[in-house]
Amino acid sequence: MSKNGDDDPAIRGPILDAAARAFASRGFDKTTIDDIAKAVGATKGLVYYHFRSKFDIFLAAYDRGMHNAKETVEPLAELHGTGLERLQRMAVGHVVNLMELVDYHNVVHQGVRYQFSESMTIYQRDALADLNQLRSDYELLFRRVVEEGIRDHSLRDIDASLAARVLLSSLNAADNWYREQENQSPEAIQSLAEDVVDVILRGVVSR
Amino acid sequence: MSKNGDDDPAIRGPILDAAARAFASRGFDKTTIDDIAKAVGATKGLVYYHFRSKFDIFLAAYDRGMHNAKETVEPLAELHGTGLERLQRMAVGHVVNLMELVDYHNVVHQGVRYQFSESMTIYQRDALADLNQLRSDYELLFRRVVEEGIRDHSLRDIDASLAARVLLSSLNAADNWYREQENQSPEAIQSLAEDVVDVILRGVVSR
DNA sequence: GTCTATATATCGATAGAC
DNA sequence: GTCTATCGATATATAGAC
Repeated sequence: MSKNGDDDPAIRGPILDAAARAFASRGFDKTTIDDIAKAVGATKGLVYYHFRSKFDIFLAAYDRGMHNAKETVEPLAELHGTGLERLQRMAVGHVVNLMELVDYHNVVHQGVRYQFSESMTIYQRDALADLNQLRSDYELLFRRVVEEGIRDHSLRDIDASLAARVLLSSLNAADNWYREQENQSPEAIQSLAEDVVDVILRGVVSR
Repeated sequence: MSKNGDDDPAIRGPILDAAARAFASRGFDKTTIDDIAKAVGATKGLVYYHFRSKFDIFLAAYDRGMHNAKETVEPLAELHGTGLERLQRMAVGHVVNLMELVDYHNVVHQGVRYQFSESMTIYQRDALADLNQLRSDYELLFRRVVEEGIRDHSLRDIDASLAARVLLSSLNAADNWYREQENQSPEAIQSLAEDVVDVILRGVVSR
């Protein structure tokens, strides 16, 4: 995927950040390599020295967003407690992670919908397939915990597959309305995430 | 917006359907005019005779999706019953409408995120602004009913603005996982929509 | 009305200077 | 390593034949 596997992350990092931000706000297709280069105060040449192609940059951002979410949430699925308690921790972790890395999560979102095409190299096809698989496993994680919650009666007896699908897509919808605020403290993010998860898990109906 | 305001909808209709379908599956940027033309068994010439530009087709699809949703849901907001009862009817109506016109709703979704640019004509800018305004009003409709539901205690005492935002974006997320099935009966759609709304309004937590 | 050229612009990617 | 210059492919939009 990368042109220089042993390359300096000190330069690849900023390029990736700029690219993720541009992809998130303008979309992959409307983002030009010149946009990305300009955002890091350089020209095309720099970008193409560190990445093979525009799509490779996209894949690198998808990869970073996906692994970050996985590493945050996976441990939370294994902890103690009822299905509800674990689901709640996972959901909050997911939303916090999403808000901290909105741009990267937005790229993940685009990546899932990205269609395979003839113009992709074998390595790009494989990388995209691997990332989509990672993403599938991630969704499965939530469904398994939903099923356990139904079994231990901490969750209602509803269709687990439908519930998991609605749940995760509802959480992800946050990347459509959440916009990074300046000086947003980790505490503020945590608090907002908890409120969102509360609305989604408990619903809006009074009891 | 249209090249021929008094034009035959018998030909504009199929072009618009094909375009919405293509926009929804490949995205606006990756869709070419040739794709659209091919989908209706014709060539570019036909498309450009009936629409001024690719973006005008997009706006026409956005317009149709938006007005359709508005006409379906607006009356439901005015009916009798508690806030919850009305919100429920609105939500089901919205999701049914979304499932019946997934492609057009997907275009609406893209339209909201579409950025104004220099290359747009004045008419295009105005049309996009108007549609975005319509979309804002539509969201406001849901928030108003949520507020009424909180006042009459049919809904929990939560932050109305956050709840409305989470609610509507959760409903809309359906267009990411819902794929049209062949021979999907209106009854099946209605039933699926009710299940989705139930999960979102009542949550997954057992009581 | 619909089609077949074709003009024009944009952008991803590469080559080569420094 | 980073920049400038440029090639080549793609796709919007138009002009003109039928």
